[in-house]
Amino acid sequence: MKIGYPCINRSLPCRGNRTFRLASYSESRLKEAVAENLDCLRQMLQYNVDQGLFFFRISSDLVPFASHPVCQFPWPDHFQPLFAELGRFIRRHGLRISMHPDQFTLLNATDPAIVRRSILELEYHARVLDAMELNATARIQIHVGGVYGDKTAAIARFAEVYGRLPEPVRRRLVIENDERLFSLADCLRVHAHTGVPILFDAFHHELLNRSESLAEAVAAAGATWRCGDGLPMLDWSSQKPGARPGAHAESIDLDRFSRFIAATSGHDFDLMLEIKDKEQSARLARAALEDDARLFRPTLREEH
DNA sequence: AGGTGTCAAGCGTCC
DNA sequence: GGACGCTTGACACCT
Repeated sequence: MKIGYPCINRSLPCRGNRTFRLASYSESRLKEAVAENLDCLRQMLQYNVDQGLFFFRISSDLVPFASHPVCQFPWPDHFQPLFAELGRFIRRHGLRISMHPDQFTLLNATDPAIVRRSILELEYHARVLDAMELNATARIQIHVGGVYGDKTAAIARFAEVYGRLPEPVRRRLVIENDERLFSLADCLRVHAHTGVPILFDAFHHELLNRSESLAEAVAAAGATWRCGDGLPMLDWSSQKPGARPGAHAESIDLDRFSRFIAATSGHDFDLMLEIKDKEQSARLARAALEDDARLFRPTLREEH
């Protein structure tokens, strides 16, 4: 199991998601932002290796406006040496990488223009991972999309679009259960039509489910991943106390985390912690896992 | 320099 | 029919 956090590291002085307003787009502005973002990405990856955090989600802001018509700059060529270097670093240290386009990416939209833009956005994400020369274990996760009043039709539209996705996108795409519209059970229907692997979000599942136990759910989602896809990916978070249901906690609740680990024992996966303080909670989780390992396998204690 | 309104994209919910 | 949350930061303009 590799542990990770998404996109931003608050312990480092750099920022890996620098962007700017569309109105102030220029080629030099873009080059400047991407160079800075790639440099910071390198620092974050180094930090992660140093801290034993081997799973990381790369920010979609890495290349601002990459899929927008305003961007005609051949950024994959221009930055190829830097992408290749990052890729070598990732492979050398066995890091697992994901990306997560935001809520505007809707493959099952009823408006063809939205679908077209969504595919362009996914192609951008695939191009980043391809430029790093990462294999198909590096994944792009999205939600199934909107329901538009008819979930069966919405799933059929998703499957139809999935079938005609460019290969560089399809080989990396995974779907994630959300907390309002498409439950794990719904994602399994999508999987039955398409074969797309399911990234299980344990927190969303708490808010929208069919009473499957955690172990059942993890097993069902895990079974949708094939050889070559890498270990199943999981997202985990916990509820911010007193806040709107679904709000992510500020920092990790280690009791809850230990119960989650215990409930899913026997299943292996790479775990993304979606908690606001990012790398701090990821480090605590990693330490807790090591404590658990010592507890359950006392021989390890003598080695340390 | 500091304060603040606003930012590419869309869904569903609530009023 | 319009504001809001999603995720929450930070750009960019104003004073």
